Amino acid sequence: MPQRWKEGELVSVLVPRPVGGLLDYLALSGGLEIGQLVEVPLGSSLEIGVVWGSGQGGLDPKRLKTVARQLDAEPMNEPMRDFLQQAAAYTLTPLPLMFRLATRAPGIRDRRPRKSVLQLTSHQPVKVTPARQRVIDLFLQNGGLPLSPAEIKDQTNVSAGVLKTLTEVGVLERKSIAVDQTYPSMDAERGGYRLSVGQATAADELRRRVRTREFSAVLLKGVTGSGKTEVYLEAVAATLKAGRQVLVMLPEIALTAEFIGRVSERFGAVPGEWHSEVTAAERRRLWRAAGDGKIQLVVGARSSLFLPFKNLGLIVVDEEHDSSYKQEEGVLYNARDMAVLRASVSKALVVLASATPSLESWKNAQDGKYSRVELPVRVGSTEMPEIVAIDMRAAQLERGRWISGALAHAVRETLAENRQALLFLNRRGYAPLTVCRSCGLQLGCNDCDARLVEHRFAGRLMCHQCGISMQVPDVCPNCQAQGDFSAVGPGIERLAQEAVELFPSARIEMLSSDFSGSVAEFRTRLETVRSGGADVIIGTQIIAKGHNFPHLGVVGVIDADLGLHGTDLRAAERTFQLMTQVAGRAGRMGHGRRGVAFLQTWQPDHPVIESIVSGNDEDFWNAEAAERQIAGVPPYGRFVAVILSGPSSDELERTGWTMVCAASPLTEVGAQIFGPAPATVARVRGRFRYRLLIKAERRKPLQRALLEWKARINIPASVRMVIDIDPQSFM
DNA sequence: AGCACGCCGACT
DNA sequence: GTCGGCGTGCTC
Repeated sequence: MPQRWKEGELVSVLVPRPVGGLLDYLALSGGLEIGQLVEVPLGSSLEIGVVWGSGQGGLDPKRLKTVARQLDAEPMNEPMRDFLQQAAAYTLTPLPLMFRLATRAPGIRDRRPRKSVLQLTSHQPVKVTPARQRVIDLFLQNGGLPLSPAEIKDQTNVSAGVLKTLTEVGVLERKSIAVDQTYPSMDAERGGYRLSVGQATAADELRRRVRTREFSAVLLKGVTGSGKTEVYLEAVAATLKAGRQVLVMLPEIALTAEFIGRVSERFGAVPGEWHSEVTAAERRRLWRAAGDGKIQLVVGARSSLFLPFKNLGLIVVDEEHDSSYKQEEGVLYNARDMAVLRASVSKALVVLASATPSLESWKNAQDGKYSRVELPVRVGSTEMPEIVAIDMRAAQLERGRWISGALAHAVRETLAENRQALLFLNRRGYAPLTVCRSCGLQLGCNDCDARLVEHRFAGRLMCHQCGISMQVPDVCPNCQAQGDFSAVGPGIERLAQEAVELFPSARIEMLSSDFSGSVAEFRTRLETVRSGGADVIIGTQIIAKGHNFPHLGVVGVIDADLGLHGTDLRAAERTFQLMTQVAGRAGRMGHGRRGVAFLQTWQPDHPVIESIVSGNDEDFWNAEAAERQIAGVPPYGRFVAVILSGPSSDELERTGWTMVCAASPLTEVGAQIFGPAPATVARVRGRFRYRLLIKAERRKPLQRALLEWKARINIPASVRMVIDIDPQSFM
């Protein structure tokens, strides 16, 4: 295929609109090259586009339009084009929507901002006056670098006339330079951390792979505190030395601050940061710099995968098991899988790091698709915490109490030794359920199929599905009883209340995603808590995600069974991961004694609880893998969910059945179809949801069949359909 | 996805 | 008589 087109030749342009997609245009004067970002007339407006190849032809020549202009941006390179194409094919997303993700940065249609500056030439002036001399001296002092007219006038107190003359006689020349500040350069040669023998071996393995400049994937498995970060920072250093770019992905924005601090310390410069909280100006600058190859290291959320890196050599997916890597709205993709894809098209190394890998990655490592690099022990003198199950059947707690005597005792002991205690409960708010004592009504959201959660500190009821909140009603909406509501079950607010009673002299802090302040305020608060500004920390899963609490002696998991009784296929895996991560937060007690993690459970002999307590995680993965293999479910089979949503539940069900009837392409490749059935959360924001589940043994034939099926069905205008390849939840 | 065109209710 | 509601249909 040609890579360049002359004026008047037909090119096909990809635009970020779901209908249309590739459209033919005439090349403009000056020609076009493949990957060139352009602006094209589309309908009544101008739209961004990328030159994708030769025009297909076949359209009435009278209707052809000419490309409006080239954008002032680096052309999209081949790896990036391949990535978008393959990601679109994998997720069954129309390519234009994928392209849209890649152009979601502010100001990319604008010119790179520039400013006019003056620079000294080698010519000597005709006549040196004092004012002229001052100007020349300033340039010499400045090492001959360009200066803006305003700066010169400011520093030398000369008039604009002097500068004008100097420019006319050729002593100075006018230049235009980019306004955007360049990113500080990372010093890859700077001394790294002192690594343990195990870490050094792991780092060597990663460095070796970086140097091959070939694609490879590594599962970096290391227990909490084993120094995974130090190890992969060595791979980062090697990549920087090789002159290639690095992307480090983190699952949670709140983790970036701490990580950026570590990077700055290691490489002497602040890396680029990419996530929803970054300002528009900064995103614009970073997007450009990624494409120009002028930024070496980016730390970002999942959307950073769509940055136009010029020469990507390494992607790190930290906490790779984290469910927030799955994008659940709009284009549905798993950033962990897409990172592997992006690395493969870029001939780069991808490192998936976790203490508790996803079963998918664990299996890929077992199958030899990924290499496995392990860090089995903690660095320094800290051992892994002891993990103890507390049998709640024996604890005999009174109603409305959630902290067992054994746990309370351990917390007191920890406090006495000036260490911190962490109580973990994965439930925001005061109580998950509010019922009317007179008629038994459970307060629920009007627009969603969800219960209202009381947030007592805020004095409101909240729907955790749509976020709507309301005043606690005075009377029951069903039986009109006066204020006879009862809170059922614990949330962290209620737990905090109990903790205040049990540990009256302790400073108690709550950390959850309900925190009302800004991200920056949350960081400050977290930092205060981390450095010892609280004795008892009460938190939801936000604290399980990679935050380090150096003063932590004891961890108490209030309800270790919470995730177990779900019907979800990943319930066991999630519980195992979360419990192991939370337990791993425990550092050590006073006098160098091991830290302890307590799991309060009603089923201490449940295999998941047993494998967490025994600390033998391979047992868990082997058992879980065997079970899923027998059931033929992921990662040993493929699931695809089809979600239909719309205002009429009847119409959704009808549409669902029509789709089932047209499913012969799927059954021909051996896939099974379940449903249609109302989704677990059957109503969100007033819209009903139905789902179909497709189960197949292998992915490749299924993908083709899905496309054929999709082309065959007609969806009513009021029904929205999304296809979720590898859904996280299956109900 | 946008954006225009188009065909029916409450206002100057 | 018009302003504007959002239904459907097209975009090289």
